[in-house]
Amino acid sequence: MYNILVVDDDKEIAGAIEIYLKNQNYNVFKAYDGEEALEIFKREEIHLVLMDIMMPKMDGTQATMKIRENSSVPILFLSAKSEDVDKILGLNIGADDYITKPFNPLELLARVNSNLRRCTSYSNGSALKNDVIRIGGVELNDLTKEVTVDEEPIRTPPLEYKILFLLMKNPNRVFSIDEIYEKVWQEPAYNPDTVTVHIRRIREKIEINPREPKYLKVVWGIGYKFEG
Amino acid sequence: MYNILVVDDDKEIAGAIEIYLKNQNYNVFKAYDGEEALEIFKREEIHLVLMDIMMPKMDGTQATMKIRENSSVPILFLSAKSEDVDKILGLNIGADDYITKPFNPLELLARVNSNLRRCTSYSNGSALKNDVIRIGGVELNDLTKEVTVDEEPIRTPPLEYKILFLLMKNPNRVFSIDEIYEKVWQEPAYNPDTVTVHIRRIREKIEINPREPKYLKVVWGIGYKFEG
DNA sequence: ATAAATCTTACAAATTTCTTAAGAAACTAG
DNA sequence: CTAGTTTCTTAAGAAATTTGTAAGATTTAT
Repeated sequence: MYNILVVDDDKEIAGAIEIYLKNQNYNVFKAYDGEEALEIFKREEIHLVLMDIMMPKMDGTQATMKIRENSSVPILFLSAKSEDVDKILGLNIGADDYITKPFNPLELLARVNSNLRRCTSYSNGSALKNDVIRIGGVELNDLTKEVTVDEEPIRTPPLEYKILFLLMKNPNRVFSIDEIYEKVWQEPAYNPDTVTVHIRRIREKIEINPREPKYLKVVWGIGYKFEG
Repeated sequence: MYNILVVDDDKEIAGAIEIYLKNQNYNVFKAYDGEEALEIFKREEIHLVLMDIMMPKMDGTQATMKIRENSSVPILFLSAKSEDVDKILGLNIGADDYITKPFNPLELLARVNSNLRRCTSYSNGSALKNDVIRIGGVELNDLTKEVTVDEEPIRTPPLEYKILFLLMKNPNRVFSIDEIYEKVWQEPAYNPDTVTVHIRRIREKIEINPREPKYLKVVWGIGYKFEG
């Protein structure tokens, strides 16, 4: 979940942008001038800034320079003036992109996505949050296929991994044995014992006491669930 | 001095862009379709790509995807179609920016500058930081294609290098054998043994004990990853 | 108490990866 | 162009890991 800071003195526009972004599951913070923007920026962990140029108190270019003093967060400019001079000015003070008003919501979203992606997916090293599921002490990373229990890595063969992934991705939802078989083996359920044994093996690895599971619980007569 | 690859089947436009860029002291390579672009991209050290969407043979989106398989070079799209669908498509396949034709030369230059600056602002003169990957004692320099282990240079033939590059550029991410084959050989996976043997050879060079790899680890039933 | 469901264990089978080596192909230098 | 070197592919047996099965033990619901 990304946090986006929208800076615009026109509350109507800011509100509209907020709606578009929230629809796409972004978290939105709003500021109505540059000073307010800086305050929020200090306080919150902002992943991207949408910045209007014309504003009272401190305008967009000033605010951008301030932010740039100690952050390389992507900053996208918004402006009613569509002159190219502005564009170049904007891009040279450390802005990452530029959108002219009136803008098309789809284009706005596309540029936001693009700039966010650039700063995350190509930055090698840490996995994106989307690929990591953590429930209690159990953490599953779908990029590295690594599972840790209380920060200790455990070995998870393909089938065990797939079962764990299925259950952890839908915490608390109960899956019948047949359902697990079909989803993991990708063929009609055949031998329920197989699933049972795998469940046992997973428990051996993630539970302190496999006989009294804390995470991977049975729901009698129905199936299994990962409790979280 | 930056190398910019201009891909456009309209020679007039490509020529015009070339003039603008050369005026700004950029080095320009021109390609007239996607395939040609890929060839040049492989051969030369390209710092930024200006890519037309509509082209014969291989279009811009296809070429972009190919390039994205093993490079995060900035790619800016050019297009005569100003429909938003195109924009989003472009930005979601790994493009960094989008310019609609007819474009204003100044805007083009501004966007080129902006995208270059973002990716190279830490350049120290010789090798750009982006081109050097270091994980543990293993350092890979993509400019010189040199690899050192604990500061000792090792020999890395083309395929070994490409595999190592792929894995080191995405540390911890697991790649299946087929995936490695497709990305490195650029053709559908054929003989998995080939990959296996190359992995063995790389291990022989970078690992103290190839039988208990510290870096290049297997994830049973899934694939290989470079741990870092 | 009884039947049904789940758990546990151990071992055999299947799969995946490792290692080695030999010949083919590609490249380099003379 | 040729000889020599390096790199790549293929193959096959060995080693390691994972998966399936089955049988008996235990737990739960009625």
